[in-house]
Amino acid sequence: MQLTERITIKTFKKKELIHNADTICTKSYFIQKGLVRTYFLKDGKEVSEYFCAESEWINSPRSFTGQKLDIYYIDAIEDTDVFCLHVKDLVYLLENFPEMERYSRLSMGTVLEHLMNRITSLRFTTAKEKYEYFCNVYKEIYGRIPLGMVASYLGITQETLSRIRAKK
Amino acid sequence: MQLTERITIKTFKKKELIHNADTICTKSYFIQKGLVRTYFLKDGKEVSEYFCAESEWINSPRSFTGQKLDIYYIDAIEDTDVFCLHVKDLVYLLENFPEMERYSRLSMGTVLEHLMNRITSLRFTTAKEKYEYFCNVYKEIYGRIPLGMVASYLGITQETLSRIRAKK
DNA sequence: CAAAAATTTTGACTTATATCAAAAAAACTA
DNA sequence: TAGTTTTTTTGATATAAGTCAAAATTTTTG
Repeated sequence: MQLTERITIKTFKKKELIHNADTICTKSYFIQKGLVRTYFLKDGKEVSEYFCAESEWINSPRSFTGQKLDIYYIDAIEDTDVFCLHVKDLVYLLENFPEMERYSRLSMGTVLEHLMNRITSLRFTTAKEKYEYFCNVYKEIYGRIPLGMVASYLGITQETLSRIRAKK
Repeated sequence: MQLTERITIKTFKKKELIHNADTICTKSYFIQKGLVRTYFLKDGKEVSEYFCAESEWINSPRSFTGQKLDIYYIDAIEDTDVFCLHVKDLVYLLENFPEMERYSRLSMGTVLEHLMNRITSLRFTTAKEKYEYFCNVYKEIYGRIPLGMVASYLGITQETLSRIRAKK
């Protein structure tokens, strides 16, 4: 199997949906250029869950892994070019290349560590510290993300975030 | 290799340390009877990170996986009996039984899901809702955990938690 | 079982952040 | 580039939760 043959290229315009929560996520996207986020709806409002930029993989984790529906949408914050890998092809890789299984397990470890840090940040920090933590983790891209999206990611209001930023 | 030969049994008294943060975590513990928690120190105070009861595995995740130091201690909340699996023996299993690699990857998926839910809970809920979420997730054991530990797990103060509980 | 230690509750007060509303600024678009 | 839409900032007020202190209760231990 030629991996490159299985990979397709797509482009999305700013604000365009890459994945819709009313479908099962069958593809994982490698961002070649641009910026995307996952979000879900809470009380009719969009809550940002995660941001990804160049050279990162993104999908709707539980939907992609379990091939079931989940709440997350993925959209483009900027015009974005991606490579798409279909879940079937990933499964093929996992089944035929043992080192893929290991790679997959290890990269989950990285994600796990990221989530643990985020939990600590959410539990014990003020809004200001949350913002600083965010700038640190997403330092390459935080200037490219609209304020309201950052606020909902951090679980604080847009107004509070605006005030924090004003004091710098 | 006989797995049972590699497993040792240990017992810990209430409040006894199972794992000390100043050592590398070389064992994973399967709780046969009892209740344990991981915690770390913040400003000299213990902050509970995680609770585990009967039939669950516990270790200091980053320390065990990466064989490096990490901040977490593990202690017994009640008198506890455990089975110990040494990291060497786990590595042996992972290397010799491909299905172990898969099992490991899949159970990480479960942990990941748990962490995602916890993040959502931390971001958007009041102290009361956090407590209710906790009672739900830990319904088997929440009565056995001292209030102060629950509060630090939730990232709220003991006084607030006490007041919430009073209103029931 | 009594004394000591640890844990939980209650009270008074403070503070960080949310909420609601409107103005200002920036980004699109016809 | 003027007008419209979206995003960000600012202001006034409300509220959930924190802090500090002490009392009450529960658990442990000699």
